Amino acid sequence: MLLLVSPANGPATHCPRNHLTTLEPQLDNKLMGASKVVTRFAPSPTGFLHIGGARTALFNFLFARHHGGDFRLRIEDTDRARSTEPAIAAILDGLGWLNFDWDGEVVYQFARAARHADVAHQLLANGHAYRCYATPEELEAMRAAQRAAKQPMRYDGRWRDRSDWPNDAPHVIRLKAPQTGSVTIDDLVQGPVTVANAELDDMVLLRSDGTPTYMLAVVVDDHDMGVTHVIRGDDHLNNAFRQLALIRAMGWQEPAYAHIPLIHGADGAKLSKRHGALGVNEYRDQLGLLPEAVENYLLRLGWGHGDDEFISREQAVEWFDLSGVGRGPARFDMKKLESVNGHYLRQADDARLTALIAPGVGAALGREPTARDLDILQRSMAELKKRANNLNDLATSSLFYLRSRPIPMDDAAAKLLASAAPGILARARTAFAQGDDWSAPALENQARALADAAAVKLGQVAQPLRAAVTGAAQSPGLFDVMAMLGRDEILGRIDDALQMMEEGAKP
RNA sequence: GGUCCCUUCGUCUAGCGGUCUAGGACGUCGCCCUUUCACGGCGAAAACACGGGUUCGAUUCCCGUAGGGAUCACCA
Repeated sequence: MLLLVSPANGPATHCPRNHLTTLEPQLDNKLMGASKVVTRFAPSPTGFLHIGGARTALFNFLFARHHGGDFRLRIEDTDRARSTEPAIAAILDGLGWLNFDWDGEVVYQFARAARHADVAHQLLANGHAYRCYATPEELEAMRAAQRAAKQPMRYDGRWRDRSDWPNDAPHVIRLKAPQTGSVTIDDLVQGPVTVANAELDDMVLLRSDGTPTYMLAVVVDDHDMGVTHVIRGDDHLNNAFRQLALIRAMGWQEPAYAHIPLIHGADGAKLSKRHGALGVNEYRDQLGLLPEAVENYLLRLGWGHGDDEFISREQAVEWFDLSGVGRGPARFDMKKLESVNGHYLRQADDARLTALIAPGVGAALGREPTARDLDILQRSMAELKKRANNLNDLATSSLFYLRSRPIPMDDAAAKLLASAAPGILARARTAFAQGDDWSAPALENQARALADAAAVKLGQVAQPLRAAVTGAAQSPGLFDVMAMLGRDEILGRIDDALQMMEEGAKP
């Protein structure tokens, strides 16, 4: 039995579900009689967790939960030059934000290099692998020749059957893969896919410096972790055939495969920075999206359950299956994501939203929001959240409540004031100042009475007032806002507007 | 280029031989609600890539074509 090691000085392993021990999964399965489903998400920390990776993680997570199995996390950090600590931290952070809780400890692939090399040597010993002394230059020349002859570029097996090994010369270890026949993978998403063995060459298992290649590491780790279902991007579909050859050479249990289509940009091309290939952290920090919205959108991208659009985590766990995953690449649509986010925003708890926008509001205000500010925000949230599709807009739209007088006035509001019926604002001010009931219905009645007296529509009174009170031409219900902010503040803001108009009228 | 995969409204999808004059959602447009903007409600335009088969009958099955994608490292 071997241990899955985490580097002692690695990043803090955020481990929400580590109540599960790291008992050898194979043993677990035997004890249970049947094979318990085990999936894994295996990002390489060479960049941040992007949206495609998040979806792969979601599918693995959902599939495992649906079957009551384990969802494991493995960091593929064997590329020492490109793997970074910040990237690892961002991946764990992103997964945590999305609430994709994994089981057991995080497996760091690099830490298992000795185990990988061991497998390569076992293969060497039992004749399923061989030493190849071809130099990189030699291989490059080989490919150049193949290219020139319009032949497929493949390793030609020149060391496959040799044993006249030069002493101490650098060499790699290659898998001695079958050369005839074919392999069929019954992919859970793509269906049966067959490739002739003649199309596959002998892949490198161990580099000349003794380090394992990705192909070796993945297969060994998946096996050791007891992974039963490999769910990953379909850019790995071709790899699956060579990995299967390795699995068979070792006589290991073959996992089921599910290769899910990649996500494309709005223009149908591969997702790039241009159109949404942001790290999931940026979806949170810059776009102001809610994790449940991102999850729901990702789930519906390439998968459907009848006409259902909004699917809760619980329903997703109950309904998710691989056969429902579409086989063509789906395009990323920011508009729809925003719309889904708007839906979840309206569902979200007011206190939660208040807490989420507080930092942004504070930054815009240039001061720490006070308890009173937060109280106003929370009580206004029900109205505010109907008008926003993301947290940024939500924060911005709430600012007018909290700004100190005189509040800034946008162009549309200024225009509203300039074109208001002469004296209407002053008359409204007088009426409000005289009233003794500062409730929304009472304020509205006063405004209506005023409009009737002036023989104008309510809008003629309400719009200039709205400009004075909110500094904008659109806002939540005017009288609710007035009631919320109180008599002194409102009369003060009207006075500010009156003064501004007076100054504007002077030459 | 070789190999492999994919193809329903602009986009995400429902459809798994007849229920399709093809349904839902986003987006777009119109109307309603209304103190503004939203929310909400109602409605409209909008798709089975093309060509052959199979079948009594194809959006659904098969084969081509076109288009798109993935992959061909001592990278993961």
